[in-house]
Amino acid sequence: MANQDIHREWASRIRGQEGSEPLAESVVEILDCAALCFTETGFQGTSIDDVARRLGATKGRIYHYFRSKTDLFFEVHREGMKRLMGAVIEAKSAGGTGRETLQRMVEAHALTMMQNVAYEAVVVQGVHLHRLSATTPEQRVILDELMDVRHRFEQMFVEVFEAAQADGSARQDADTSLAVKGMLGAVNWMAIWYRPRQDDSLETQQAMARNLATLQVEGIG
Amino acid sequence: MANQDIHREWASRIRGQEGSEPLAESVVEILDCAALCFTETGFQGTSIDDVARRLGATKGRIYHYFRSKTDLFFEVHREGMKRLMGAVIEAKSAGGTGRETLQRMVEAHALTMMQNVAYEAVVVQGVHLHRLSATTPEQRVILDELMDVRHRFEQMFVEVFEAAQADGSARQDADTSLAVKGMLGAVNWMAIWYRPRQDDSLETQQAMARNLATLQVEGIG
DNA sequence: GTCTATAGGCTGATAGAC
DNA sequence: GTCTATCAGCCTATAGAC
Repeated sequence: MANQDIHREWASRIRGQEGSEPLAESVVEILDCAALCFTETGFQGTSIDDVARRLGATKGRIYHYFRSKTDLFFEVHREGMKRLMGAVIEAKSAGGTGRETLQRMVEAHALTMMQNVAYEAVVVQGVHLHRLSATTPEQRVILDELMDVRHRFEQMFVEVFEAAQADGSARQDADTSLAVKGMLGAVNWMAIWYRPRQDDSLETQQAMARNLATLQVEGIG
Repeated sequence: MANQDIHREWASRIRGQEGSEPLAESVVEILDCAALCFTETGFQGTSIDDVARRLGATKGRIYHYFRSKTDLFFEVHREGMKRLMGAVIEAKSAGGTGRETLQRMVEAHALTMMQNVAYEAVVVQGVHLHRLSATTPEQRVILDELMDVRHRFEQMFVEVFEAAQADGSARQDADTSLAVKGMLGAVNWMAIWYRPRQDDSLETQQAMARNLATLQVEGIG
């Protein structure tokens, strides 16, 4: 079962244990097309036939790998979160003052958003996951898990912010939760306006990520 | 025709000319219910029957006032933008340095988001308006108009930012467009996480808006 | 102005051939 | 593993009674 493989891989990745088998090529192809469709027309606006058409196939292929449209959406979301988590965890582990670490995390977050717009736009949509009215018990388990990762993702930023307050590199009077929601909002919003251009080199993207992160951490003054 | 009335009122409001007739009570009732439904379950996820049920009526009533579901969505979006525009234009007109003005605008934006979550969540969804594949020529006109307001809204912030750079109250090296997209993202994101609570007094909301605006303008250091 | 009834189209999911 | 065929349900929009 493809779902379970992905689940296992992702779960171990979060725990910091690498070394799970990569996704099968056929699954990745489907996920890529699904991510694009969901990004362009939303969950309810995308039909399985749309995804199949983009894939150059029919829905038989998709239903062979995914039990339902909801499951498909979940897997795209999961993959998007995996990439975000991986990038931010790495940025967090490099050391420096709390504020420096926070800036690196925001920058990594922003760069990952740009390099995976389709997947991350689905993650942003997924904020409204309750909308999907996940009904089956299995889906509810996956849903709870996804919400949990979202929460832990945000919490990582809060912790580092508090560390920054403790080491004197961030203002003491700030509401850390609100500040983090603001920063993450500024970055997540990229999923809505940013679309890669032909002339977007890696350097361009890195520069944008750095600029945005600096503005969020240092302000405009 | 209700649509046209609303259109006229809104258009004159944007031009700064008040004094158009207020919306009919029956229309407001429908818009309120529609805003809640669209916010909770999205455009495609909301059926006209859902809105009617919330309204305590049947869809006959809704189709009497709105030609289509898309038109209904447009009107909610329009009303949401009207409220945002009104608040930010007022904040912009008060004077002070560019940076002070900008902070007041962000604060007003944030407060309006909190006080009209349902409408503003629809506005945020509307960023993907092309998804609705507005087909009729009339709808395309409305769509173009809405996109235009969005653009002018953002442009107001860019102008004030540049004024702040000119009067020395903002850093010269900042990419104004990116900075504004960041700030607006931080505030727009409220539509996703903020939901009013019982104990949310006006003072509480104002304090949150002020905190968020300060963090966005001054940074965390 | 609001309701009921219904037409007509699309979509998620399944069954079974190859 | 992939495709074709198909069903059953839901949803937009309209027509016409009251």
